[in-house]
Amino acid sequence: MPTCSQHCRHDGKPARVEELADRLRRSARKITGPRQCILAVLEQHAHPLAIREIFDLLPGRVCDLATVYRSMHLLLEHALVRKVEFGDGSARYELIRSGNSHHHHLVCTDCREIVELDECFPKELEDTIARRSGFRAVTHRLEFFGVCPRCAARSAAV
Amino acid sequence: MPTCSQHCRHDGKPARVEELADRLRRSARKITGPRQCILAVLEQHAHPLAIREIFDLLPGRVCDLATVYRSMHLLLEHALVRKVEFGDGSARYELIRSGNSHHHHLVCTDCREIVELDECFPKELEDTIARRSGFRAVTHRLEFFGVCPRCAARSAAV
DNA sequence: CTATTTGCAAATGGTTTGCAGGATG
DNA sequence: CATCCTGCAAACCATTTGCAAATAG
Repeated sequence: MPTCSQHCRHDGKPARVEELADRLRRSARKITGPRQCILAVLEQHAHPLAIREIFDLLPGRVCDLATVYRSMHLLLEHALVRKVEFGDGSARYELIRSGNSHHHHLVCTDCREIVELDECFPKELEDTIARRSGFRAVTHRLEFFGVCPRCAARSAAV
Repeated sequence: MPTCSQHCRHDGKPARVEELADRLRRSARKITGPRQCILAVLEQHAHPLAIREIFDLLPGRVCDLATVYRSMHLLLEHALVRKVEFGDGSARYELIRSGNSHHHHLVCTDCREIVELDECFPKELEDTIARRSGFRAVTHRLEFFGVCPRCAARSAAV
């Protein structure tokens, strides 16, 4: 079974791999090659990636597609990744980096380019919604869509 | 082929059916029984419905499931319905009623109850996002999730 | 050693589609 | 009667799962 170090060149410390190792050890789960590789791929990409993209970015034939799916569930359970959906049929996952709190995305409906945003739905408004509705533990899912400058220029030129 | 009036009891005027008829006539498409029935089902329900739910709510054996899918595409193209996704694997559709502008939903993660909300993402903030990113035609997809009072009470009682 | 993981292939569930027959304008 | 629509069954695609073999601790 190929291991991460066998395939991946880590520029710096694979910080999240240590984090994962810690959490896994505590729950009697194992630190395997595929899991480390997947985490490494996520570390190298700032934007959310689809399972298929992660799989294609894995070096060599590290593991099966099913293993990527299973690993993402594991990472999700252990709160190491966040899942986002842009309504195009496949879920995307991004690493939760330290200090990388809750944020949203702006997606180009044409070329699918993704821009990270700082702006968020106002906390006070969310509190108001919770109060009025009586719902507990209210969270939100918010994504923006539009046409990026490049695609706008291209379609204007036609 | 069963028609709408054969099966559906309309309380008032099927306002949207007229709207649909107009738009269809203009594009040389046909006003069929299944389409009228589907629209009638949507009129009778305030909340977004999944394709399967719409199908099950249709009176008798009006049409095939595939026809419901095809009809929803048609209604979507003609801007008579809005599509929303709550991340549970199936898209939902709701009728765009006159004066029923853009709005969002609060979904109970436990029982899936849906509450319509008036609160929306501040227009100014969206404008700021568009300006800073240079994106055109910026829109957003926003949904809230939480635990409804009933489910909260039930889980507290356990 | 033993429980957890993995590959493989098959199953699943929502959605789409090809095609021949049926209905609408 | 030409065109659009529908039923049916098969295809699709993302995702999940059963099971026996492989592996981490």
